[in-house]
Amino acid sequence: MNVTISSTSDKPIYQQLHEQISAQILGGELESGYCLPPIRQAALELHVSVITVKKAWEELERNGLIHTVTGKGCFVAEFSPDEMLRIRNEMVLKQMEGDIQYYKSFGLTLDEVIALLGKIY
Amino acid sequence: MNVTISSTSDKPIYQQLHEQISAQILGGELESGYCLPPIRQAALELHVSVITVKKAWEELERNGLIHTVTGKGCFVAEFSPDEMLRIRNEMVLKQMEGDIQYYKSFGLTLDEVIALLGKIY
Amino acid sequence: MNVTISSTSDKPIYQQLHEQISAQILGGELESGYCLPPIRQAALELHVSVITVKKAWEELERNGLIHTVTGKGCFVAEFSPDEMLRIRNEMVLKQMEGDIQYYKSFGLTLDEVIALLGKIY
Amino acid sequence: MNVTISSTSDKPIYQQLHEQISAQILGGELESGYCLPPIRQAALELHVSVITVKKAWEELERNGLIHTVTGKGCFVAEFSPDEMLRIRNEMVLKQMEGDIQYYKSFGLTLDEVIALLGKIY
DNA sequence: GTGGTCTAGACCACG
DNA sequence: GTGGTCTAGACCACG
Repeated sequence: MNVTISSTSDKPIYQQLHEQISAQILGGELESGYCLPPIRQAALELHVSVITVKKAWEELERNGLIHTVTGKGCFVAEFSPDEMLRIRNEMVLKQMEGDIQYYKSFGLTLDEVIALLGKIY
Repeated sequence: MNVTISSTSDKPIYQQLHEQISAQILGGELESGYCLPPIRQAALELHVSVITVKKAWEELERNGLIHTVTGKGCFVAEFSPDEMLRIRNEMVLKQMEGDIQYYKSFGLTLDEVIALLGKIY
Repeated sequence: MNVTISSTSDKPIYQQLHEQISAQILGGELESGYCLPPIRQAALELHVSVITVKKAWEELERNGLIHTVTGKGCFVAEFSPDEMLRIRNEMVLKQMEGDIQYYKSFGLTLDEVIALLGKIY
Repeated sequence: MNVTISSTSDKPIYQQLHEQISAQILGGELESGYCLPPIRQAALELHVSVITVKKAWEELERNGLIHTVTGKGCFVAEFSPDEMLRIRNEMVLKQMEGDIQYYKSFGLTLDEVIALLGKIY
């Protein structure tokens, strides 16, 4: 578990957790079959409530990224590299739609956005 | 006042208001010196609370986009086209930093981001 | 709110709540735009925790049956009779798949199932 | 022992075991007098806990499908084809009552249920 | 006043 | 020991 919780962020903790674990799974850092730490242990380590961890894990399961076995633990799901890429792009595109809406409201063209991105990526 | 409030959006109303007016000022739709409607009138028109409008106007003032003259009203600030562009890019870059952090957490390269943007912009 | 919670049932409370409200919406008992009682009030009435109600409402929202407006309340979503029928059948079919699996494991044919259903429906 | 355990299913393992053996007995696959494997051997074969197998066997005994002879083993009970059919229908009807309650809560008529069943059986 | 989030602690089923 | 559910109570943002 290599996760950082920011209490100053305006994002809820469970969402921070979900995003970071998602990224680690879809980025290949966590392999298929890997067993996440027990939710109670994760809660202790991260100094958050069990329920908060549970909420993050539930969202991971809804997205098909992990697979919970009661009494055993939570395991990273099995998928092919292609599937992984597809799911990753799906998640990123969903976020990107909102980002684009913001840029467009300021009248930015695609070229202007790309130019700005290039400066700070 | 040409503003659309979405109650289904997860963005708070005051932020929707702020973003749209910001975009209109920085996009040249609202000219320097233009007098925004009184908050009570705006609240009535948009069917939102006076507090909500006030919050949005305050944020506009903090960003230097309007200036309030007590007893007179709220006026769009004066700035040169260059200044306008600078402020716009400043606001967009601030948002973009967060967006990029998200993309990077998934291991996306700049080229991948540009490719995805091109698909849906 | 016309809901019955069974504490003897093996179904979790939040699921009982979700199923009953779903059925009421998709059965036309609760009209589009209807405002559900505040979650805290519902919790009091039903003698359950606020979080339990919240969990049920969240699932309703995920399924597109209600629409939450922070600070206002939770409203039954708008959909045409056709849409309502489609969503209803979708939910029922999902449940039915599991039921059928059970019947088939006992070697029952469709005709036998229909015969048994006819006796006790 | 021809049994498949799914760890992804939300059904507890002992119930999966119970259902599958029940179905095999009532479907005639396992004949009267057949001796089920010792629980320790079954547990090994299926990679599940001894407790889990015991729980399933107990449930089978409660339903009169097997009888345990201490020191000898667990044997499939003797019953006539008629009895077998009666027990099977009893078990199926018990399950079906719950299913019907669900369908009815959505306002489905018997004809609608039959129509949906026909589509996916 | 409304929903959103979080906590600490509890009891349960499964294995 | 693992996850699943639930509670009572708290503080916050939005309006």
